Amino acid sequence: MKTLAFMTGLGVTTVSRALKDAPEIGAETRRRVQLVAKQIGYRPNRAGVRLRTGKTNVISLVLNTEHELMSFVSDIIYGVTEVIAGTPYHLIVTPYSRSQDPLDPVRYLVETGSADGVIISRTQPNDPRARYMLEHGIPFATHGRTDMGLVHPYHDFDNYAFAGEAVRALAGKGRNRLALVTPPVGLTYYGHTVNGFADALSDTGASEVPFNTVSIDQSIEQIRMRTAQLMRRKDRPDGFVSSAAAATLAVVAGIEDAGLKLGRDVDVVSKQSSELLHLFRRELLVVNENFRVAGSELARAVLGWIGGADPGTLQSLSTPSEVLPYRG
Amino acid sequence: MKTLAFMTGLGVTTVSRALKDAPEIGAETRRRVQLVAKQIGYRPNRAGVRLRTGKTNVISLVLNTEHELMSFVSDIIYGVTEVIAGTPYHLIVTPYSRSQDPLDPVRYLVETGSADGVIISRTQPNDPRARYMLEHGIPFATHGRTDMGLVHPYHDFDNYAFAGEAVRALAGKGRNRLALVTPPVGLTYYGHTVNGFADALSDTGASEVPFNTVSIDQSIEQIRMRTAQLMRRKDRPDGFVSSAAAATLAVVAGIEDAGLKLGRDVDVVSKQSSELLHLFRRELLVVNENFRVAGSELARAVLGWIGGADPGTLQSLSTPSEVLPYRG
DNA sequence: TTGGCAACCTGTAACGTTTCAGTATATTGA
DNA sequence: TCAATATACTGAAACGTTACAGGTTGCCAA
Repeated sequence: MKTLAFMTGLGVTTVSRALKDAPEIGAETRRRVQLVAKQIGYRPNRAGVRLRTGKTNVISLVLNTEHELMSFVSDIIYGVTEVIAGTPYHLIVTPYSRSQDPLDPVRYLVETGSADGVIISRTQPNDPRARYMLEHGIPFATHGRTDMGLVHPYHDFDNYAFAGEAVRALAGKGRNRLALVTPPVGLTYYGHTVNGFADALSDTGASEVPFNTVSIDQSIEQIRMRTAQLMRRKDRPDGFVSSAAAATLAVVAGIEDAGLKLGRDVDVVSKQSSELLHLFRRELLVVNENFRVAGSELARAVLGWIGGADPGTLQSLSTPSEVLPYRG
Repeated sequence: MKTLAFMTGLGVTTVSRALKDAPEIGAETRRRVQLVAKQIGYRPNRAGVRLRTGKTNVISLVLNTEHELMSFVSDIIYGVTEVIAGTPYHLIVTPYSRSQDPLDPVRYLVETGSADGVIISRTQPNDPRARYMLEHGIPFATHGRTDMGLVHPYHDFDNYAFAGEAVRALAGKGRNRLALVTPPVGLTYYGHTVNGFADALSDTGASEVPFNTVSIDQSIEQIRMRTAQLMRRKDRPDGFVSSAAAATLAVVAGIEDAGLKLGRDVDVVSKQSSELLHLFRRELLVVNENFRVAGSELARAVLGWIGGADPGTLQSLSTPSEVLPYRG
């Protein structure tokens, strides 16, 4: 910037103001400075700005490096980068592991002022991280809703609707003894899913086959084994609703371990985030959840809050696609 | 730090030096300063350090947000974060898309001095990005090797060995008309894979069924269709070697579209980065590639170079597992 | 006694930016 | 004509850190 000041014959203050379109700079001067800046490829020094203003131009995505389903994470990252490309923002990935308090990374970010905005996932109904960030006034968005009576930006997939549609699709195929492979217990969307499932059961008159011990963050082997066990009982379900593609692979394996056939003895409706399940078994019924869109929405929400928008207007819910059968 | 200076009754300079174990500081003073620093939870201000020293404490992972296979990316990220946890480094993700010159993001990072080290993937034999970074003296590591006669840190999976082992495994099952689903043309490991495949064909006396138009970065539908076409010809292959799990799903679908059966009419050896293929079809033969390890190795390499190690010593090659059949 | 030297500590400046509190010049109103 | 005011610009200070170039003190040898 000193170079710019020298080249234009102005003071650094004037240059600084001219570059950010301050009102008290003459129109011609402004244009001249901006032209020269473009010419020599001036880029504001991030450290200088950050030191002076406290603005980091950084968004942090806080991830659990053990639980998070893999494909899901890269999609979110891509979605976020799509939105922040063309802004001065950088994306930093802040990890935490099972052994740590999930609040740790958030506290670190806030205490060191390392980010202007934060995105968290694995959101809980009563989420200490959201509460903490609200208290400390740092803009954030959650992937998934909370339920604390506090308002903040979020993006969520409508898992209540998903579970409901899934049950109705199964009922439509004459299935009426249904089991649910739930999201991780404790996360908000566990509740949404379970409620959607239960309400649709009432509507359709189908009944639930308890399968409570199984959730999608268990290991493939676990899920497979428990499914096989369940399917060998005489009161076995004739339909499954699965909240994640990886779990669905395990469920199907378990079904087949028990000597049963998908589409004949049992139907399975599953969420998926990439179009792979139909390659796996054509008989599967799928609902698509687009995590790239989620990433974009979350980024937009945080940037919006940073930009001064009302947090209450930065909430979005993504509606599930229909339940889709295979189409060759 | 000013606070620390006040509390200890020392000058800021002394505090600064005491904290970084400079030799001209008395042992007791050093301990005293460090104790107080711990007590009040002092954290160096990144902007201050960066402005003064130019050190960003940032590693940038440069990603193609269109090509990169999804699951692969999150594994690498997790691997990287594992290594930089416990260092002062932050990981930033720098994206670029198909439309851009892959050199763009690298040039940006270097010109703005936004990172102390860079990790790139989709490495080419003659890679302008590696050349550029060498010229500009910024530490980096490549996922995959180059072939320019220039020495730099890398981590690579031994795809020559993979393709060779795959061919030998197929030959061992009596398969002798083999097709290869190649890596993306132009990347270094394309050549490694093709050579490993060709050399092992010679060794075993098997022959190649040309399938050159198909590589793993094509769409699922494309691969599936071309595979089905190929399998309907009378000179069809009886074995496939596939460089990626997603492509393998498509290949198997194509095989079945043509009315053939895996394990009877044809065998397929595939790389995979998570243990899912055997849930898909038990008849598949798999070789595991661990991208989390790749991420860790890459991070270690960059940090090593930043730390002054000889780039030539920061190269690693990961040996493929055996070719594994399904074991219930 | 004194000069030299080691051990330990310190003030100031600088990194690049923005903000505060101006200054100089031109313009306006009476 | 003169004061008041608007317009266009500017220097200095500050953000937190480190490096440079010292400054004191105490000890030892001559």
